[in-house]
Amino acid sequence: MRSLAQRAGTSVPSVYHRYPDKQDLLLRILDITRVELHWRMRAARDEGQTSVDRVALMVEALALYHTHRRDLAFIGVSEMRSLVGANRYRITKSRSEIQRLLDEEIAAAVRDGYLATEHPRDAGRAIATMFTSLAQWFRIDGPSTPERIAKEYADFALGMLRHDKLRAPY
Amino acid sequence: MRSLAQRAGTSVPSVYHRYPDKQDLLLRILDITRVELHWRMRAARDEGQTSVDRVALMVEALALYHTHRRDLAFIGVSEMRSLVGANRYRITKSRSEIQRLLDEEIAAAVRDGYLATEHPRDAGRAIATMFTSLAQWFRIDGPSTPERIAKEYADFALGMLRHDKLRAPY
Amino acid sequence: MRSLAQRAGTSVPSVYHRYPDKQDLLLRILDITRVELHWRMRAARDEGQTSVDRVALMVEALALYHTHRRDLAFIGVSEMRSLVGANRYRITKSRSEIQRLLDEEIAAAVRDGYLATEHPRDAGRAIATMFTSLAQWFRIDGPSTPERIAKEYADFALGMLRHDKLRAPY
Amino acid sequence: MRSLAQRAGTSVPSVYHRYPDKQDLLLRILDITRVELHWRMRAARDEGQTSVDRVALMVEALALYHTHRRDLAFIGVSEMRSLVGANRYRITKSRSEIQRLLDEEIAAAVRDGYLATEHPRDAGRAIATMFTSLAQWFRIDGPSTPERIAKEYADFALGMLRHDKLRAPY
DNA sequence: TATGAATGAGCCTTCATTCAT
DNA sequence: AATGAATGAAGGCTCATTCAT
Repeated sequence: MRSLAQRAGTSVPSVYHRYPDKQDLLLRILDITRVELHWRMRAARDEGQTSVDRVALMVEALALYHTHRRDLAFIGVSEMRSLVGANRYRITKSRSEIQRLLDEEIAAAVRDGYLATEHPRDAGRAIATMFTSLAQWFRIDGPSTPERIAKEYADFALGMLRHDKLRAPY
Repeated sequence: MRSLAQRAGTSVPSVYHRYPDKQDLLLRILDITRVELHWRMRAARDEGQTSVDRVALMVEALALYHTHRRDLAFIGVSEMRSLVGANRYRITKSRSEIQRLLDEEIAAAVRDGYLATEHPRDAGRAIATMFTSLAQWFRIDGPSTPERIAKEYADFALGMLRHDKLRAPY
Repeated sequence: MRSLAQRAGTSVPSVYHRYPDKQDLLLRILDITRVELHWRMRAARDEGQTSVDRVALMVEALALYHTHRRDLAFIGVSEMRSLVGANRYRITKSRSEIQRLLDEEIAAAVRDGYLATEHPRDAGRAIATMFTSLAQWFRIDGPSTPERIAKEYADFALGMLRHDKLRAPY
Repeated sequence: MRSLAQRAGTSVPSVYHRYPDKQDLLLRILDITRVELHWRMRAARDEGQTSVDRVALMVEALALYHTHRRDLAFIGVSEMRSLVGANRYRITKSRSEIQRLLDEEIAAAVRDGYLATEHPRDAGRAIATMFTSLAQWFRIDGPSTPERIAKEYADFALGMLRHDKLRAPY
């Protein structure tokens, strides 16, 4: 709290003037970013014409979130352990919700014949996970852009989800 | 350190008798698991007949490591931030090394025509990342086995790496 | 100060607008009750016909004060320690004054032959002290009344002060 | 805690090495003195030949406690408010117990005809209260001794409890 | 006059580490 | 080798008080 206050150019009691305690402060940060991510995910889904389209757009939304909101996304991943009790449950539930949004569309795309995978649930989790390292290596002023990364990751995800007869044995 | 000593059934000074400080203790833990992972990765690589085979086996090795050594792998992911200075550098270098082993084989497989991806580096990172959530949901006494998970993830990885003309447009 | 302001239905700075600081606020509270007690004690004394009568009436006044002004009397006892320097001296002097008023009349009653005690000073202090627990157990809406309590305590005090030859040995 | 540690010639963490927290430290202090007072009270009671004798001896015990253990007795009176929850209940119960020991013997002495008072309960409370100021004015190196004070207070108490026909009207 | 915001000082507590036996 | 005791440094939080509007 001390260093946080200093970084914010204020005093510790001033921080406490606005937030009851450290836990709540963290919760608010995570809540804000969660709300944004939910919003982005739903918007992505609603924008897609077909189920596979929706999967791709949602994956792109995840990538855009992890690159544009790099710092907050990182906090979301690394500091979630610090939440306790109801707060932890709340954020955990939010994560499950995001996962569910993705899984539902993957299932639909499989049903519709766009995708073929024998383990859609595990694949869904692997996909939702692969962004977490983005926060560590992606730089907004680096060689690539969030949009390009988003396209790449969408390709990665769709590739993962096409386990079919066309694939040559290895 | 107190709870750690208690869990180990000894006293705090006894821990200090064997390890100079907490940082070193963590470093040793991470080192041990790193050494094992390196060993597994090289063994996997050396076992493969073709480059694509080697990629698949290395991915399997990563999955086996994250499931069989679940706790240690989790510590490796979550506590690495606590390392400072040279210690951090050492572990970071080790991670890069693992990444390099994987990337090299992916590149070879692309060169050999087994795989086709426009962004092998990013794909390599995405692949190396997707295991990290395994520590959270995989249970050794759950419905699946490390070996089955390993096969699945190998499929996921190879799927990601075949971005080719065969793929239907979406 | 925060909770005090809230209870008073105003803001903290508003309290500071009227009182320079917490110490002064407490001092005023104690002063007000002290003034009232002084007034009650003198009125009681002036009302008595004989010296022993005056002692009884003063004891009644103390009892009435501790029951009717229960909260303030309790603050007077429990918060006096918080005063420092001149403020503390002032309140201490006020207590001594009350004690002196009582002691003088006790001495007179002894001189006049109404009372007989070998240790009038100590008895005076014991009498002035025995009310302090009233604030803890007396309830204005309880079974007894301040007036009844006052009569009882006057009896207690006079009993204490008649250590004489009439008393059977125990 | 800081000043306490300093007065004890040690550091704050050393205090925490022996006591879990401030509340517990206070509880122990009060407990120790409470146990001693209980012991003194029971010993006093068991030593008396008659009921009135027992009352006198118990009052003496209270006086000796408040003079010999002046500091601890003062803490007992002034810091009890700081206890919370079960701790507070425990000490409150202990005080009630002391009061009960005294009240029982007063009732017996009244029953046996040694004493006569119309309000034995209130008198019992007044008696138990009158010692509290001793901690403030009594000095072990002063003109009087704990034993002399004890005799005086026993006289005071017995005087309070003989409200009878012998008493001249005031 | 009144008040939301700000803050220096301090409080209780914990932690990694060391000392002494 | 092993451990009870000790401690400097820091951490979260609160409080009386003041500033700025």
